[in-house]
Amino acid sequence: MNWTDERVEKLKRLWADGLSASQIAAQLGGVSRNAVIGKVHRLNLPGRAKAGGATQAASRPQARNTSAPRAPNFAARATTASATRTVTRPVGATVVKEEIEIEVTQQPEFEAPANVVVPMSRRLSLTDLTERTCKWPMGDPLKDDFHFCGAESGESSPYCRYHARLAYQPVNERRKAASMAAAARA
DNA sequence: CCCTGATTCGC
DNA sequence: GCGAATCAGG
Repeated sequence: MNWTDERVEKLKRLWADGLSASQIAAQLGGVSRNAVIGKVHRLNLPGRAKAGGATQAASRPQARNTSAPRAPNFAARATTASATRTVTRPVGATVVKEEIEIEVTQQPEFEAPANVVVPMSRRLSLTDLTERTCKWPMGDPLKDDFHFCGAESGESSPYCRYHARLAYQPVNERRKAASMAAAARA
């Protein structure tokens, strides 16, 4: 795949946003994370932390807004909706009846997660889930457009590769990335 | 094992 | 220029 101006621009934006190389690769499509990293270097984009001082302190991917049109007067309170549903599904020869409680915390509306990469979703409804589908909930559980990611999850995780990362990691994994580069070189 | 970015080097 | 392979670290 060619590095068109468009794709390069997207790369620059996503990299500046603090997405990892693999996330960017997934978003661009058709390239590996190595390709992304290679391109980043070739473009001389600022590494995650390099040049001179090895210690990187200020890595705040959150500081996106410049002229942030922060919502005027929202109650600074997140609403929490929970729904409990009972679902039955076959597991081997038996039928498992389980109660699934879903809690969704809704920020007042803004909070567009530009960092989240979701390669695909099959928009499965609750009853369509199987042992191997990603159970990452999407949308409002109380609305009828609620669905699950449904991507291939494998058998060891309830989520697909990407949602597993979201579920098990604090979103911000990039801490000390380049400390070894300067040090290890001999 | 999963992941991260960095570097090398044949193409 | 490109990116797979490899490296170094978490």
